[in-house]
Amino acid sequence: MSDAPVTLSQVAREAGVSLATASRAINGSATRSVREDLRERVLEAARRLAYSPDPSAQAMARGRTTALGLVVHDIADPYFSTIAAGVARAAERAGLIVTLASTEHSSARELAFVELARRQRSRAIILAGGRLEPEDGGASAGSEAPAGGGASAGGASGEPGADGGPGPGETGPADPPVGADGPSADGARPVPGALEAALNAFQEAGGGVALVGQPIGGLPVVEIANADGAADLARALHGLGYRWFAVLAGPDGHRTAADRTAGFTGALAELGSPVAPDDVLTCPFTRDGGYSAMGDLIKRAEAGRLPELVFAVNDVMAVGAMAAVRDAGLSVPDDVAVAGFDDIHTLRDVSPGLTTVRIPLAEVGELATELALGRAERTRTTVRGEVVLRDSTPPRPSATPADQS
Amino acid sequence: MSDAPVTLSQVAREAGVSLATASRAINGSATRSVREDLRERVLEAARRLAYSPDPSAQAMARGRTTALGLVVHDIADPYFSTIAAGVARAAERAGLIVTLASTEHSSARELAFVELARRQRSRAIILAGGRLEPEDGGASAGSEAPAGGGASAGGASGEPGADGGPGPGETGPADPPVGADGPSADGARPVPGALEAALNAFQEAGGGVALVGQPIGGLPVVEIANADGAADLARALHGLGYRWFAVLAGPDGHRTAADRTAGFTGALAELGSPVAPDDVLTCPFTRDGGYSAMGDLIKRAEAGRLPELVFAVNDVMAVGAMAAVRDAGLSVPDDVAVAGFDDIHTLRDVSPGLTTVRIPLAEVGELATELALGRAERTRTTVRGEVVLRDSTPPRPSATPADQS
DNA sequence: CTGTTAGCGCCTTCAG
DNA sequence: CTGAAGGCGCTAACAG
Repeated sequence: MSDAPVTLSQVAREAGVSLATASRAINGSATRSVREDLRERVLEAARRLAYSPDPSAQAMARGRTTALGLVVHDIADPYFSTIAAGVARAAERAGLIVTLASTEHSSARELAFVELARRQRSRAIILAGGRLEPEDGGASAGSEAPAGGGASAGGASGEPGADGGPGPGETGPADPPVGADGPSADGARPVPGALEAALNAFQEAGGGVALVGQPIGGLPVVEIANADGAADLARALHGLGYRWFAVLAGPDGHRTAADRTAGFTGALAELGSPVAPDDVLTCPFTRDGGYSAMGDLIKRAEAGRLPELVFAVNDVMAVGAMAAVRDAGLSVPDDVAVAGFDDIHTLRDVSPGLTTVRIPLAEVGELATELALGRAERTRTTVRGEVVLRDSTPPRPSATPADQS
Repeated sequence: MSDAPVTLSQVAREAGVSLATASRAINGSATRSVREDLRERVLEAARRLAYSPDPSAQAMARGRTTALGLVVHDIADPYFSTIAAGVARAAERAGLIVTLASTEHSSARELAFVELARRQRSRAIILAGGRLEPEDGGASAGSEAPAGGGASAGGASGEPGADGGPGPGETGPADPPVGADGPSADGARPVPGALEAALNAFQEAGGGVALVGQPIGGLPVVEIANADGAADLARALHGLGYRWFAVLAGPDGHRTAADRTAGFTGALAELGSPVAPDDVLTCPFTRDGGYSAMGDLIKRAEAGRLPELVFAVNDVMAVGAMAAVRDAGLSVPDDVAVAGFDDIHTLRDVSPGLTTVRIPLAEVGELATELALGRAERTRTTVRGEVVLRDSTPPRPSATPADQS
């Protein structure tokens, strides 16, 4: 029962052929075929011995792994875990092993993982996560202007070394080597552009790359139509009769947040219901961020009135905002309507149902995988969301009948 | 900029030492030291060249990878993604790369991944997920009775070859070999006990194993005190004055579900408020399962009355149940109180707040990692939950004052 | 303490 | 079309 790993040469011997032939029979070598009966014999022997190739050995011989790197900001976040599910599915289909990295929002870790992937010669890498502006100027518009500012360099430099000491256990002593827990973790100061450089290097080394969210340089990307989705949402809401909006806009420099905010306010401006600058609140991209920003809004409103509708740039924030409303003894949607973005599946049943923009996150993950593997036609795809109206934004009684699709 | 991977020998040359010395200096070999100045020189050279070891090569040479396999039922499920976050954190601390497998509930895939991990010589593997009874009899009680059944042969045999054609891109042609997308995917009929056997084989081959949830055989496990947690919950609820309970009990044969159900009903029986068999409803372990079971309950109750409180064996089901209540035009908690289990973070803000049993899922993931790495004292840990009372289960007016802690 | 020498398992030119 | 011979980058006995 405790069988030592079966090697290819064993299979070869068992089949009565040479190692080379066995190899060719099993992986269908590029430089053509093996006689049918031999191939049969080999396959049969492989099956009998329950042979399965050693990925490491293959990787060494071929100079390329069978691994697909997936790096996300936080795998516990439903946004990312849904994307991960899509990636996992597509990767399995492609016969790849996915290696997961959850950076916990540290751009230093993110960089380290990209470099690790290169070193490890991963087949491809997928980077999902809200790039911060300072990373690089290369938006879709003018690719100049590094867009200075943006003091928040992120958690950065995260725990240099981190050592990870041997620990009490009886695991082998030789554990984390010098630079183990993050290759060149030392040189990992979040230099602007470092990530792009690392990604380019990875690509030049023959790896596939796909970004999810916003582009970096000219790298392949599955873009999410954040601005368009938010604009659609704004129009729908306007159509329901809302006229006074506030936006919980996420942190400065967060591109996804900024795009959603811009799309929303832009569309409203066009409709003649511009959002006042004061009604655009900066806050963390999290549940707590939504909660506290909404709290501020309510506090501020104690003198006057509350906006009719608050748009939080993601569902998790929106749910936090709804909690703040409740905690203040007010009601959604009676005192204030709330809308979000993403349509996180786990939040489908919050009450009242949250109006939002549905992004097919799992598909996004699958798409990104195809892209990274070079199996897609284009090198750039945009996924457009779909407005989903629910009870958190009922039609306003005073609504002028308008389009509502 | 497009630097080909730096090898150890380059570092050695740069530092003016032999390959072996460089290796020793960098990984701190078991058979002790290197002179301080030489080590310095090597490290310095490594840094200058931005060297970082090739995991595949190391794996080959050492006969052991630096990979930690994590297999979950569905990474999109918040329960698993939270555990995954803990695993990711602990793994990084230990300098390990985590390879993720989302089985989408196919036990054939689960088995295939365990075998892959063995073949790949992963350092350790963590299996999270509700084992189904039929897997094996080896609970804590009698370890006999293979408990046959288990017809679902799963997707199995998945697309032999899968070819994955060269594709348009410039990715290498040689792609998934014959048995690539799942080692011995052929022999993967969900034979009862096969998983345990595979796990044992993996362990005997020197890999670390940790289960999350329920034990299999005598393998290391982080158990979750499902029965105790549910019993605590039952007592707390009873203390609040509830007397008539129903349970959305999950599917037959699902151990986690069964344990929670048993703990809950057992405690109530002791308290003199036994749950009637009719009030224990079998249903899928999902949101929709909770929704439809609650729907049944409501339908059935149209003649008579509804139970005072419905306990769904996990939060996601509970949320589905709440949705069903709302959709029936009823209210939680006015018409019926609802409680869940897990305390999924993303659901913290549902309204009314859901009473539940908090399981520190991320910690569970970290613990499992320690365990799998042999860094824990014991080989078996139990994580106990904590009852969290929220608005979905307010005290009953007619309550007899009782303990409530 | 350091350097030399074999491989780990597999793929891939080279001959045959 | 098949077999024999190198080598991928690194570690782990062996000498020196």
